[in-house]
Amino acid sequence: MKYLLQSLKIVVPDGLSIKDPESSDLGKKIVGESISLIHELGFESFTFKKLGERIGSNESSIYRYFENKHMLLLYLASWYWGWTEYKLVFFTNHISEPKEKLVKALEVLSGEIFQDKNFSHINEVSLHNIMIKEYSKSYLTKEVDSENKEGYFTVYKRLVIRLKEMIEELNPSYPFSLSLASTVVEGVFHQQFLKDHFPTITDCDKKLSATTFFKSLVFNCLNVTE
Amino acid sequence: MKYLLQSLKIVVPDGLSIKDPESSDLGKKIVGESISLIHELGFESFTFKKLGERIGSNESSIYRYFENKHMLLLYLASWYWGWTEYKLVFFTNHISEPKEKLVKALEVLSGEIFQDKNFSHINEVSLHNIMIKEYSKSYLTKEVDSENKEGYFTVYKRLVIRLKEMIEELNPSYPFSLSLASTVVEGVFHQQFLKDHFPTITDCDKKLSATTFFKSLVFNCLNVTE
DNA sequence: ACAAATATAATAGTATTACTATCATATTAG
DNA sequence: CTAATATGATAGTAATACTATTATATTTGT
Repeated sequence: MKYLLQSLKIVVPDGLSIKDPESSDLGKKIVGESISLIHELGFESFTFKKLGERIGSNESSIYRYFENKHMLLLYLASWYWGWTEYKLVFFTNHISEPKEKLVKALEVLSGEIFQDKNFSHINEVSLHNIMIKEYSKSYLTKEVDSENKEGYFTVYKRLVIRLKEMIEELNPSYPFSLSLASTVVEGVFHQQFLKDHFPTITDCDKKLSATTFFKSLVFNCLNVTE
Repeated sequence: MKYLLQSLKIVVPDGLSIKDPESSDLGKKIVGESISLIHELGFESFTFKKLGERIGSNESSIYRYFENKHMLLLYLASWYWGWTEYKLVFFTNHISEPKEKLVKALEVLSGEIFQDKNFSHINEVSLHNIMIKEYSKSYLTKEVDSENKEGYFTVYKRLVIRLKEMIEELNPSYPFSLSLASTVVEGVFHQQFLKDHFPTITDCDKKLSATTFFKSLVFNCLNVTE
């Protein structure tokens, strides 16, 4: 994306970080480098100690920003969904025709990811890659209900609901708009994962994109010709 | 399910366990009680030490059956998919009409789970519950490609392919049968999770089942009236 | 410019985890 | 009835996931 908006900040729910990482250089380095280190090691092997070594800083300093690595993952995920929501609104807001709007929405959600110059400390391409592999670990926990009450998943849920509204606008009589929306948002990650690791159980590859599949899926469900 | 088949054994890929847990009482206790303990504590907090205490046995004895808890999870998952595949074949094999066959398949995959008396040491209802929360953790790892090469996910992939074949039979010209099948298998777990934890982003609840949603989804995609 | 507040770094310490190794004892099989 | 095998008990290790304390920078307000 072009550098259009000078001072833009993705707002994440309160409580995910002890101290706002965007308020300091160290904070930005923690967030920026955690993405590349989680990508390298996988979330299980990623530790604050290793991150400290990587950024030439101390483990204890990182603990002043995030309670633990789970909270950091929740933060990264909320940032990602906030960023995706912003793209969704940015690229669909001007479109009034419901079908065209939904097409664009599905393209934003399932299309290729590009570096966004508005947020230079975050590599969105890497972040997207770790979301595919790690996002579900952020909610498949024993604490999901209490953390949901704290509002840690609001951005994600809001995005699903935005998609649901676009679905509803196109076909108000379709009775499963919420489930379709949540299936698409989650299914996009899943198909992208399968493409890279279990290619024998997906049709998505270089030729046939996830976008094509999900457009077809959604419009079939809504009885709208593509 | 009724106790129909006396000596039935779900076959899981070789290498998941060091020693076949079905070959001894201790092994069966490890598998049976691990399901209830993972359900209680969540996979992250579950340890072999705690399992040992629970079954009145020693940590070191459990290590003689499974290399670590990840391998145990892979074992449980393969068992679950093997059992699901067996139900799928059992309940659809006699049906020759493609649409009726696919309806039954979707009902088996997304319908309520009942205790299966053929396998008394395993509580399938609990196992299904831990699969919803923990299954994706078994493949969202750094080691997924090497473990896939070892064949640890064959049962899962085979089930998806079976569903794909039923989809194909009903509409051979549908170009995304594999992706649709994998989306359904994964989406079923996801919708069931949302129902319990994020009810605001799913339509599935007591009144409206996941089965209804996925039947509608699949038949819409295949242009078949329900 | 300087004191006070704040941020970061360095070090140490703890309970738990995820094992491995060894040896003892119980059970089963030939 | 001996030998093999399965299980149990205990100990030990490196790493993890922190907490606490103290020291040293850096920033801020006056």
